Amino acid sequence: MRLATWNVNSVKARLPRLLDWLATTRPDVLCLQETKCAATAFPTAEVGELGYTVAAHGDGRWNGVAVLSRVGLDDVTRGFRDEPGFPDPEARAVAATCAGVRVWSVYVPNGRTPDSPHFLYKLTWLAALRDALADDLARGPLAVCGDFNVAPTDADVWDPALFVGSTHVTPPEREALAELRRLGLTDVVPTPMKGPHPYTYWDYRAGMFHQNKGMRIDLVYASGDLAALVGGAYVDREARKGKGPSDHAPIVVDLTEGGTPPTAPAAGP
DNA sequence: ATGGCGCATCCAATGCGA
Repeated sequence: MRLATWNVNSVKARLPRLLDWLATTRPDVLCLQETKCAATAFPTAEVGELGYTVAAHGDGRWNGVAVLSRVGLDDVTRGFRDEPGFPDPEARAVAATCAGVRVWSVYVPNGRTPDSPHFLYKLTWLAALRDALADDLARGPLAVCGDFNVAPTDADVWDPALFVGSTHVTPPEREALAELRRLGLTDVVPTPMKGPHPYTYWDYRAGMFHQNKGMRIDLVYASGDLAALVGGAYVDREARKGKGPSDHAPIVVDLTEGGTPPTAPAAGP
């Protein structure tokens, strides 16, 4: 199975690039974040022509997540039990079972600044997500994919000194990720296609991408049984190039079938 | 080459992103 995740920063604005990418990369399952459209406005027919069915969760202007699959899409859930809101729950999580794998697409709240109420919302949301995942993990192989808005380590930001006092790098945020890993989830770290750091996000401004000043904030957390099947994973930074990209690049994870360990790990397209 | 914010919205000034 080829599993991927991508914060597209508006699925409508990104539709031509999304369709090209789907046709080229052919993931079996794709998690999307920041679709920025209502579920009813999702371009279901367009991706359907490429063989994908859609589970979309959207509330309009902001947020919005989806799971696209061409290997089945069962038991779709939007949001989760006791999901916090700001103040009302937002469209930040959708899950579906695809070919026996429980797949979550999540868009973790940004947090804005550490002294903002939105920061507490972020931590509360992550804690509630952990509880919801604990229930799902008992049922079989699971992958949580998405924009976590947390850089797990200092190596995951281009200049740690500049991030002191900012969100995405604070101990409480990193502890919230550690709590997810303590459930038995493994951080599937992708191979960068260039440079030593598997960054997944580069700000649009000031030439950050071409200077490779990025952050690794999009993550794939896989249950142990699933993580053992990972044959390769990479950041598709090609998708960040050119005219009209998202500010995030997709992560692509290849899983071997049938429970046999990978023999020749390979990264890249 | 990888190129210097972009997206959505009561349409234009603002909220949001990290």
